[in-house]
Amino acid sequence: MSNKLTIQRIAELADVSKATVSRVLNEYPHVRPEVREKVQKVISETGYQPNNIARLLASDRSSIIGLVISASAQMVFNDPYFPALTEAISSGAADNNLILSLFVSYTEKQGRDTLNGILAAGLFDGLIITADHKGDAFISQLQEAEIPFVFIGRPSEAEGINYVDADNVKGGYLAASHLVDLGYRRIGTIASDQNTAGDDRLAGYQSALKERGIAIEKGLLAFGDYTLESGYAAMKALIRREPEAVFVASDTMALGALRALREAALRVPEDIALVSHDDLPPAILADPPLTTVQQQIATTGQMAVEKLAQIIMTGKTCPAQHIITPVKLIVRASCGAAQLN
Amino acid sequence: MSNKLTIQRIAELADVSKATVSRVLNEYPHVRPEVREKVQKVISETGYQPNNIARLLASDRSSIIGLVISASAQMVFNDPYFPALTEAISSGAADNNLILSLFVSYTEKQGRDTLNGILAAGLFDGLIITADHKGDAFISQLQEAEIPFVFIGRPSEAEGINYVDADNVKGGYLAASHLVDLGYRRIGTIASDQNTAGDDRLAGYQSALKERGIAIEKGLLAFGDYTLESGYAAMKALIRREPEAVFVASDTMALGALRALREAALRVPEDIALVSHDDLPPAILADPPLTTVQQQIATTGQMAVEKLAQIIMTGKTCPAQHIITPVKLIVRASCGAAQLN
DNA sequence: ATACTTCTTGAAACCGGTTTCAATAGAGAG
DNA sequence: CTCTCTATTGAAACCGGTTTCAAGAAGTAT
Repeated sequence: MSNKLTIQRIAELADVSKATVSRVLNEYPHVRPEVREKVQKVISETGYQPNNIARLLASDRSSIIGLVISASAQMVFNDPYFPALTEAISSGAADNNLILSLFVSYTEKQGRDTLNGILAAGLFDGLIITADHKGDAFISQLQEAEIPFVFIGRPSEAEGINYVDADNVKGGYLAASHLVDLGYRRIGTIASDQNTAGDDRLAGYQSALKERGIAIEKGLLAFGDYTLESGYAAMKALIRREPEAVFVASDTMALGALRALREAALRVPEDIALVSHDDLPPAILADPPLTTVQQQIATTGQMAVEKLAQIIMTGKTCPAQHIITPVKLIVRASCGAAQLN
Repeated sequence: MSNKLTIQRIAELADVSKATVSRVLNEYPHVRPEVREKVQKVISETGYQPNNIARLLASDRSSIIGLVISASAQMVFNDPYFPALTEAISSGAADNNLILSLFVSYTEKQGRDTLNGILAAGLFDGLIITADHKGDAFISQLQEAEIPFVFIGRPSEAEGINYVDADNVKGGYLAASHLVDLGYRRIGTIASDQNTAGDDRLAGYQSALKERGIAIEKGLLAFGDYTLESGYAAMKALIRREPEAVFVASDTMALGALRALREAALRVPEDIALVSHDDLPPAILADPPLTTVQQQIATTGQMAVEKLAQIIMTGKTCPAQHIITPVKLIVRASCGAAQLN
């Protein structure tokens, strides 16, 4: 109890120098096997754990990464997306022996301030950035600080930036194609221009319709901001144009849309078919269960951590990489596929 | 760019010693006002930020706290409780100039391992612990490590332990009393014995019934584990005993209960009234919107951080404190109050 | 046997702060 | 005017590691 375990103490016990103990700890070569063993024996007998702080000060490496979430309180609270992502990153960090610190900010300005603080602290080996907006405001700051970072969700200026993102274009494409295949022609969408995910899903939807020779009607396009309320409002607006089917760019907005349809006494899928995006837990619990495009949030989080770990290890010499995680259509009741069989 | 800003550099620029700069930085007394000002001027002109790591090594303080969440994947993913709490703690940490690190583990054993790693790292000034189980397994470990810690949710062995918890007994009491007041007599409950919150809510429910002279029927008591599925199963079992009303110990289980009732073609509140607990976002979105006991998760999180910050600052000399946050009944449609007016 | 490498190892410098301790200066007391 | 006491300050030790550098040992080629 009295004698704190330091590298010095271990060195004395093993009858070698601090330097040698350090070499053993860090698995450096040029230590005779028998010496290495002797030191390791002392270490395991004493249960010695090197002091991370001292190690960090000397080596300029903390093994701590930061996760910066910049999104409206609405999103952080009410949408399972960020919780699921956070959880995935947390587990990815643990797998990579990294400590994860969490920063949540509700506005872009607040996010920049947070980032300033983080960068000034100089504590972090790298950062994972995710936002419900396009996130570009952060990039110059990050680049100046020369800190390794990975975005989750493509920022709109993605040149030379590492990011991990779902294949959103394909997501929109799959959803719209599915509706076309089911025979619907007046296919609307509730999109979002808040972030590139929304842009991409919309683009995918449009390309699917074009490919099938279906004209794109301006009136069948409405926008939301990923909140349930915005989905509700957007669907209310769309109802007047009498679409046969709607692709909603997120499950949460789809829940809002369902509410609007219920109020209008329209049945899903009999009167209007719905396909949404994300496949978060509420999708399967909705009434009717939502046909939706599944994105692999857990994979996305894991890959972001791994990419970041890699950049940290190798130094940022490697060229920026864009990692796209696959999506897949999950057919449930809301699209009417069951009826048509 | 070339000359890194260190305390040494600032000392040179201000023509004082490192020690004096350090005193200014830490707001120690015994620095002449004009010297203090001179140093501060240099600091603000250069934008100098002290290196946290070095500071930590020297002062044995990191300003980093850890949040340890030990709960089933089910809970972490599907229940908004932990996300809301995490978010509150994150913001509380920011307010107190603390950096928050996040650790999620899914089983009690995993939680202990995580804790071991955390304690070995010696990086953290304090910990906040929360679990969907009783959490006692962690306590001896924490006490041995002599690290400041605060529980969120009372552990069952709470002697001498700092914790913050909602007034769960009162929550159960309010819910049951409300149902009694509305004229119901066969009042069931879906409780949980997974953690003390469940125990307390059940106790509150029972005391309310006793107080009103209503016999407690064993058959009207079912248990769940806070998941939607368990609420569904529990309600299926209860239906056979034909309760007039049910107090469900969490919103998420209430959603499952609603599903069971819908399948059984029982209307809420006409055939069975429901009151739940927590007032998380899904409560108001449910159909019908849930009458529920609101607990102040944000306050709970904030207070936990503040208490922890206080322990860290003062040293753990102060006696353990039990902080109970208030709860309040939110009346919506599921209890049938509207009908009876 | 000698000179030249290569492998091991320890001493000491270093990372960038905080804190102790002693020295100095200035204020107040006698 | 001298003596004490206190406020202010800087020098140096320290926190616990990593890393550089030089030296000694061992191995190899000539």
